[in-house]
Amino acid sequence: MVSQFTLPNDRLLGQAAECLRALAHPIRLKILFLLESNRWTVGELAEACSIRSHVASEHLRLMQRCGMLSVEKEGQKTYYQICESQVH
Amino acid sequence: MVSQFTLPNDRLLGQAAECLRALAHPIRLKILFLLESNRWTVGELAEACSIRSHVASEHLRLMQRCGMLSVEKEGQKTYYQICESQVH
DNA sequence: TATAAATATCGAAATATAACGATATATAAA
DNA sequence: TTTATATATCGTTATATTTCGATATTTATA
Repeated sequence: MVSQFTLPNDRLLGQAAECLRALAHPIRLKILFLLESNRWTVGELAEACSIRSHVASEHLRLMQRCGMLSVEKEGQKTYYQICESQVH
Repeated sequence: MVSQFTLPNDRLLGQAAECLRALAHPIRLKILFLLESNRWTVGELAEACSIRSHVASEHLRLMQRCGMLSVEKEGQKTYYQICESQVH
């Protein structure tokens, strides 16, 4: 056997690249590590990463858009967590 | 035990993000798949990806810079291959 | 109801990445 | 030597991403 892989088609390559882009940022990577065991609020993540919460909010939206994170709203707080079905 | 991971420090997060960025492009991802079993020349990769060879050359340089690929020059040809020690 | 807190969204500015044509370099062949 | 081939590099332009301040929205509290 020469290769174990079938070359993915362009659509698949594009999708895979998009997921990788969602991870390819030091803050987003840190967020992913922080979320490893618990859900966190936007504000908690922002503080842990030393960024403004609206910036955290945008990173989180990006990660959510590609199915990596899921959200739970409780009162004023928004909790983000790793989307088990997609990621783990 | 609460978490299996120690949170990587900022330097490590930056390095990891750089590697991910090097992969987070459909062409570069395709190049990685093509290189899975053989080394290829710049021209061969360019043709397989339908891009100009100087564009391929830039993608390859990027992937090489973060230690993902290694190079062998033979005459006019430059062969790129996955850097086993780093990637596999 | 007015005010505060938490988060999200907006358009603009700053920065990074990608692709381009032109050109340079290095090797091989005529 | 001249010419062709393969690859790399350069400066510019185009495009995408990130951050920012301002503002909006939603929920809780005074």
